Amino acid sequence: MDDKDLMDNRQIAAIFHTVADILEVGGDNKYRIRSYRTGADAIEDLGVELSTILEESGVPGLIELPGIGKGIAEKVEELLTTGSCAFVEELLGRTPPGILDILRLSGMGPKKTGALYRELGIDSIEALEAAARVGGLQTLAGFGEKTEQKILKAIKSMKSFAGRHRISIGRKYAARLMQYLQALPEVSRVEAAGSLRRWRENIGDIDILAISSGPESESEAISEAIMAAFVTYPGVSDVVMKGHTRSTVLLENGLQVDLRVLGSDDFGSALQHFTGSKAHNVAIRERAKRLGLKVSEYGVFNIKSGKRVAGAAEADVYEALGLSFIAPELREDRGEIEAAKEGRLPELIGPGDIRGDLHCHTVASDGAHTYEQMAEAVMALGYEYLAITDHSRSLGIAHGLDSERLLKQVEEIDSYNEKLRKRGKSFRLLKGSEVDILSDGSLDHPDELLGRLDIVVAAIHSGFNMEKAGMTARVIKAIESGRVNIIAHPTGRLIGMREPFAIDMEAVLKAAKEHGVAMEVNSYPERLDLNDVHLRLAKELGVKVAISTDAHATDQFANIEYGIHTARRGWIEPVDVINSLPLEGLLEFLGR
DNA sequence: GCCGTTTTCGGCCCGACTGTTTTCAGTCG
Repeated sequence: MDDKDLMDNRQIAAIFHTVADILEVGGDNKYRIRSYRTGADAIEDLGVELSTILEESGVPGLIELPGIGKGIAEKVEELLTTGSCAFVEELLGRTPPGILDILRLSGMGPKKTGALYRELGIDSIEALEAAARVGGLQTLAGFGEKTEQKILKAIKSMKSFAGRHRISIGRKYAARLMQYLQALPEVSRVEAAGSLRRWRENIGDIDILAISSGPESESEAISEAIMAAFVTYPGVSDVVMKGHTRSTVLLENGLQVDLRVLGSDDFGSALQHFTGSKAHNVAIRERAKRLGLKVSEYGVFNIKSGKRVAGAAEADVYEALGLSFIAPELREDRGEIEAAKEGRLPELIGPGDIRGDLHCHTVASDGAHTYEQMAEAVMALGYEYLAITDHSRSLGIAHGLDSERLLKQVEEIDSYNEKLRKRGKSFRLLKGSEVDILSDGSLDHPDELLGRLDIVVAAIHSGFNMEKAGMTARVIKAIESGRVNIIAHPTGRLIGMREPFAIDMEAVLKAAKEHGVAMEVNSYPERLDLNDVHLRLAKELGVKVAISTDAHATDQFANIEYGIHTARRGWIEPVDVINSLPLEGLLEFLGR
């Protein structure tokens, strides 16, 4: 069977999400719906293609996956072998697609969406808007004037703002708002929670937790004061809802912000609850229930006695459930609870473990600063080394270096290092290149020149539209060249702007393992490439990774935090990361 | 539809807020 004709995991997951949506509007069993959603999420989080698993281990192999049982496994098999699935086709056949658009409107759930369709025949956003404009929805039970206005507002909001935001945008807006809240006398502490704290690559909204100060007896008045300040924050364009402990606003750029206010006694359980993910919390609470406990944002309680057994500190919540502390980046229900139970959680990589950066650019190609300036910037960060890796000749748009210019740079860096040495500095600038992998898999610099460098980073910057098998072979050829140390931004994606190119990541990772080549985590917030799922697979296969910034200016070295937290989401430990090695160890890995 | 240190059958997280409701259903996170 030809690989390129098979559905990939993302397509299959999307189908099961749609199945869940349709069943929900149809009023199906909510646990059956949940199973489809859980299964779809599990498939999205899978590093290995379902087609590979099916080929190697058949349907029983699929059933072994968490969240996948007999029902979903058989549908996956049908989708992969025939390209469609009778059950799915039947559901799609009796559901106008516009209904699913209505379901996605803020404030619209399956019940209301279903009622609109069954009672009024409304099956598209356009029909809904037209009916709401003339008061045509109020004939339905449960639909009043306010509901109608809310629907019109949701449609307007959907039209102007689409989807999720990159995490860097979220962090910027969150920082300002948190500063504003922290300055309030009623607030003793502010924390970012939700997907921001878990460092997801994009976020749906900003979740902020504020701990109120002052006596318990006045907590309600204090909360109200905080909420009043929150909804009048200068950047707020709309108040979605406002209560004592929870309020939601929209900022002018469409970003939604949820604020929760609690007392300091509840801090740990509140932070745990609002950090999520939802799937993690559901799994945590199911475990608690089996242990005779109940977990909410107000603490961990013994169900029988009603006594509170934990809640002030986040670690206590996990401890009460017999679990070691789970880092926020791991809380996605991807096996972290099981690992915490068995004491085999990873010792995650952290900012203090990074000793150098292995990918950056200077004015020689498309950077903004000289190699001296770049070196000084990372010395200020306490790094021990930095690799200068300007582009190669073929990347004309970035003023890529030909052999002659690279050779000249090599000599300059040699003398720069010599100067440092004489000044008694142990810092070392590494001579490198970000060499293009050309369409045929060959490298854009001659072999002997690459051999003179300390480090070779190879990347694809052209021909993104190759089919999967060709692209995979192209990258593997570079890995097998014996000249390459790191594959940079291995899927080429730009989050929200350019899809990753088609590539068999498992095959690439296996080749990287075999040839001692590391895979990059590119720290640009728009890239984060490899992503968390691929990194987890890399770790399982024993592939080393390099967490690099690809900095084009001195201030971009700070982006390393995005790479580090993405690596943490991929369960990466210091031992997996080549730029956590001291210089000697790194040079040994590089074969120099 | 999935799952198992209470279970292969009988469960499946927990609470806040809103609107249209006289006591709660629907939605959200």
